[in-house]
Amino acid sequence: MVWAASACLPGLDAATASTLDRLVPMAVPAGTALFHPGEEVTGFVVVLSGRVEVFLTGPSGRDILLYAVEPGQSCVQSTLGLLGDDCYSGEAIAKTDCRLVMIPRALFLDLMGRSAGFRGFVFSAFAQRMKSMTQLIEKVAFQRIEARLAEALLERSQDGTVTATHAELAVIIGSAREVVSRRLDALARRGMVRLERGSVQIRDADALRLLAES
Amino acid sequence: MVWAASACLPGLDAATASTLDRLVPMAVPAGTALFHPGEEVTGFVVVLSGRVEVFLTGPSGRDILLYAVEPGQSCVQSTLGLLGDDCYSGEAIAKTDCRLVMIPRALFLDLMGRSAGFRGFVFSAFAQRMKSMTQLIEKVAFQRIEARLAEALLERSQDGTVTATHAELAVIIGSAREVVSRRLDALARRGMVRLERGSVQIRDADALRLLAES
DNA sequence: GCAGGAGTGTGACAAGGTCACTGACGACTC
DNA sequence: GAGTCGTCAGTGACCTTGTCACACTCCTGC
Repeated sequence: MVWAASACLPGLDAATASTLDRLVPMAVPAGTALFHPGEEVTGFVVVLSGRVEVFLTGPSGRDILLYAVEPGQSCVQSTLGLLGDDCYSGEAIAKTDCRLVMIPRALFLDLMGRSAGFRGFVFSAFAQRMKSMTQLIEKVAFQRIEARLAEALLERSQDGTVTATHAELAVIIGSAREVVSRRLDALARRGMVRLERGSVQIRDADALRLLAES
Repeated sequence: MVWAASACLPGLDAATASTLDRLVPMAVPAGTALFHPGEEVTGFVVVLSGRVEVFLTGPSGRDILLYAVEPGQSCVQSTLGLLGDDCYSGEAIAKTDCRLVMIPRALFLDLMGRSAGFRGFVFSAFAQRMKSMTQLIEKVAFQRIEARLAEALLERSQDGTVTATHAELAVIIGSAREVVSRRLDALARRGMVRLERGSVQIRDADALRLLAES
């Protein structure tokens, strides 16, 4: 499937849209690391299709999922380098095959000056990330593991099944694999889920929802 | 002391600067709560003097310091409401007497379209916050309390003294008062600090620096 | 002097993170 | 088919951190 860049950014004026459509999207296979910590970034990146996940890695090697970038969203962190003097501190990995456009720095600044629609897009991208990061801080600082796990399971389930290893779930909620194993075991004992190698079947979504909120 | 708004925002063109200087700053006494969770925000707020601290409160009543806003910086969170449809999720409190300007929504959007300098200011404000929030996530998720405490002490010390109660330090590092008391006690036993009611004397800054990095 | 509040100390316990190790499953080679 | 290797999951021991309950010590204002 081929996306025009502008198709992902509704509300753009025609001139801006056609400028963006002249950019050549990149195809990126699943598993590719897009940025590494400390790397310099040279443009504003928009995801056209696929899913990019951005992780933070602790000194102990433990990871936590900072946020996911879906079609029409920007990998905002990559933009920080364009604006401040900061460098990238997360690691971005293509979770699925992706198509991206990179808007070079000069064009980005130019569009920011010329197009109110483009500004709106960039701003709401910032606002969205800011909000989700604030929520992440809230979760990590205050929520119990059980609640975060239940939430992650509900969020990632498709037809009642979550396809992920315990280690992957641990990264998503920012915990350790062993802890996830034990919690899942406890949930299974209470009949809320059924465990299989590499996946989790959800048996009682309502109970999980209750847990996620507490 | 009276600040012109534009004096805090270097690099502005003359027209923008004079527009901003026409805004009337607000004086806010120490201790005032500027925003509450869920409140709607109507403008872009810039701190001219003083210090505003933004907290997140957990369901258990525990607080954590999200970030501090110092002169020339913006309370970016307050802007999210202007851009997305989100409402405010933190609580902002004037730590000292403050002077603020609030740039109304319409003027803000107008300036964003007209002034590259203003855009630069807004963007670097975003970038700065984004970076500091990323670092906060890293700390909360991965760092030991001891390291966070050491860092907080070094950061807040003036002439080798930190004027803060254990409860205040706990909020700064996002932990519980009792934990801070015990850690401080351990540091005191090792000769790195000396404890007094309401303050901490730093005795061995180098050792603390070592702890903060580990 | 003493009542009350703020700041601090402490013990007991629960939750979560770390380490070391085991077993179970699947794919691949020989 | 047996052996090998890597990924995934389970488990016990132990440490750190968070929570709860309560006692103690200053300081301040009557």
